[in-house]
Amino acid sequence: MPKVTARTYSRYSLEAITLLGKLIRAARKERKMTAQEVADRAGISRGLLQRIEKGDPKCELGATFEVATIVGVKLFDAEATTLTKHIRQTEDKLALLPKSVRKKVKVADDDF
Amino acid sequence: MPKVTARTYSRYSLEAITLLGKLIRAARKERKMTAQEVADRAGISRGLLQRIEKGDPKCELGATFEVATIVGVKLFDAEATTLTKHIRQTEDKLALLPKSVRKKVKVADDDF
DNA sequence: AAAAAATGAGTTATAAATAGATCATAATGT
DNA sequence: ACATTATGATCTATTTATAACTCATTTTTT
Repeated sequence: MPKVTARTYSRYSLEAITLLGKLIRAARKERKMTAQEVADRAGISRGLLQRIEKGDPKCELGATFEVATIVGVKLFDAEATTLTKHIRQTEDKLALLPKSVRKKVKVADDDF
Repeated sequence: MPKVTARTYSRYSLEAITLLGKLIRAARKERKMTAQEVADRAGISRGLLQRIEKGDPKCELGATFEVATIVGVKLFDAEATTLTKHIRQTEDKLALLPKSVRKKVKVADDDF
């Protein structure tokens, strides 16, 4: 017996994935693109595209985002350049926490 | 020779994935959760969480969304119930196209 | 109405991701 | 300063997704 671990997903996650798949499919149809066309442009098989549109959680994150991009579904409704800014901002935000988020600050250590 | 196909990703896709990873990491830090904690709750290995936060495109879509949900990063900033509505709406929208989206409409078909 | 194209579904071989170790280093707590 | 815990990185066995078929059905085109 192979040992089936079976992964579980929260309702929200599954719904989000399902919605993403449906949005992709709707966008593809609107642009009158065939499944094969999109699959080719994304560099994936038609079968995988089917699973992505169906909302299968076990797909590559990259393949899914790539397809979404191709048919015009923006995950963060922003240009790539804008995304870069967001990334930087997030990095900065992240840089503030690391050095111990001090549960109980006593005095002003050495900041500023 | 194994035959390396190597998948390619658009700049936007990669940036979106990177941003998502950083948002997840920032959210996890803010909530003072350890990588192991989040990994356990998501039912994945710590190593996979590392890759997700790093923005590796070759991760399971489901695992990534699950982690995002756990640390509080909403992909569609909406409740699960709201998502269901969106899904229905998208389905309806999709139901309109299927039957041939008529490339060259001659007369007013049946829209409003 | 017939022909052509697209889709949905299922199968299999193969490539790849994942879990689960281990270890070094860094961060945190006491 | 020391002990503890978290993290980053790398390795291997195994599970798993993926590409590439095939075929039935549906949709579209002519």
